[in-house]
Amino acid sequence: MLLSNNWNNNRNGSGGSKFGNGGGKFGGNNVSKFGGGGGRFGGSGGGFGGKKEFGGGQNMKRPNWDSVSLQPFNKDFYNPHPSVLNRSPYEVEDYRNKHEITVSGVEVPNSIQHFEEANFPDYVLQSISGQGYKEPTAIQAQGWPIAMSGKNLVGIAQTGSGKTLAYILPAMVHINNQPPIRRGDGPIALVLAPTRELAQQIQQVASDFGNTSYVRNTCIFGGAPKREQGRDLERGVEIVIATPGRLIDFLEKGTTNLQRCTYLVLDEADRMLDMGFEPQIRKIIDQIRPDRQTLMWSATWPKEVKKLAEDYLGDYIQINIGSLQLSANHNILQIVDICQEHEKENKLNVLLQEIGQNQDPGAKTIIFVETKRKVENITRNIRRYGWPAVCMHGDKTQQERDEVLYQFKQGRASILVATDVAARGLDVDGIKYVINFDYPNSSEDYIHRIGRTGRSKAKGTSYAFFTPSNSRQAKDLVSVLQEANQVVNPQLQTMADRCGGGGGGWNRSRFGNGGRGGGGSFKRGSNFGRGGGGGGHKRFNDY
DNA sequence: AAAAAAT
Repeated sequence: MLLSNNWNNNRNGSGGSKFGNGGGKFGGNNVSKFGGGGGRFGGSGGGFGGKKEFGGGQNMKRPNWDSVSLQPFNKDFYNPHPSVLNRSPYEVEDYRNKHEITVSGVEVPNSIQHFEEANFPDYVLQSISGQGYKEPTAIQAQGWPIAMSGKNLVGIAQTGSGKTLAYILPAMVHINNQPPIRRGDGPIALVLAPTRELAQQIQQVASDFGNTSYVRNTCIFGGAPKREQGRDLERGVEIVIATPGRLIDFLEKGTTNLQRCTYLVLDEADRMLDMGFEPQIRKIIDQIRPDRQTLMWSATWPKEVKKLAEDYLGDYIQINIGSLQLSANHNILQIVDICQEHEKENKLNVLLQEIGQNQDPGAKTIIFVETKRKVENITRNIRRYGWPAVCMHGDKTQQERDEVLYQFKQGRASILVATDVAARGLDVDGIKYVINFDYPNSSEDYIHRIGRTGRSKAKGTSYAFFTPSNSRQAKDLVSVLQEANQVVNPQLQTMADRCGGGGGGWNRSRFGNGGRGGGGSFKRGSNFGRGGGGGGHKRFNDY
């Protein structure tokens, strides 16, 4: 056994009040403390009802948690390793600085620096080393001790930063500390994600680590037959990973319920809000017992996300990896070509040829296009020129989407043409080039798109065709380029100067700052401001 | 105006 058991003293030392009565168990009676109508949780009550299709909620009443007889929920699995507890504040500070970790909140546990310190049980550690992971990433180093303490957590971090593992492994530990699932029980852990592909990626990670822990999972999403998903739910699973719509469907039908759910993860919360999922998310969370642990992840920290955190997380610890300023991966060479709309097609052909000539055979390319229809057209055109292209967008059946992604991953087709459905979270190895055939609607989207390349320390190149109709975005783009130490196309600079005025509202207005619950203000890296040029921080992968 | 997400 790796785990020593003298943690009990330490825990008492930091005040038993943290966990309520000091006893680990939260029985049904304790729950009422949190529940009740006007409590701190679920304050926004019937916050749904906006959208017709999903709204209503007639079929799904919010449980009265006082009257629901809940299975006990064991929060008493906090097991911090003495070496972490005894680590000097300076060492912790130093580690956080080096990894650009900023934290806010009350009683933030020290970060770990090695897997062994996380105090995961042996079976989890074994699967970690079995998968070939060496060192925890920044988000894991700081996220694990917090998640393992049972506290609520807000993590501002990107996909590819290792955040999936940061919440899945503690989920395993959490689950294994709960009474087993019984007949008719819903899942203990629920992960909500914005897109079907992302949900499936998360499920893959959960399966990789779940097998050794005897933790079952299922992935619930639309576009696929219901039968199998429903069967999984009825049979009983510990983890459900879901996109909101289909899950609500199952909840309304009573196929599953969330009365056993004590570990909730909201992944890419900003994205889910962008996509208008807020009513659905609220509807789902209102089905989950208030004494749960909640972990919310977001790439950005706009006020909508902050509001969600305030409504549903109560007290939480916030961690932020890298600067709060949105910045592109510095491993990517960014090239911006100013042109007219009608020139694009020809330019694409030339570009593909250039790429084709000097690239290694395994290299992959993603081409981002504005609309589904244009995706189809462009794919047809470049295929006519002999390029091995496949395409993906939201009108394709899920089966087609899965198949296309598989072909692209396998390298059977090295070019993927896609709408923004593929802009975020898509984790495919070997993408060398990203071509923004149509410039996206925001710098945020741009950064996410080009982030499909240059993952885990690899180099990548991005191209963007930038037309006069995009000129409103010129200024923002220039700051992104400057921040990443890129050469700025003089024509782009001219456009940015001409379209001065307000310039790039998103990044000022959309980022609040963290800090909550009397724990001092959010500590910022030295590069926090909108400084151009100098920044040495890497947002996406300094791991 | 477009994209994503339940049927």
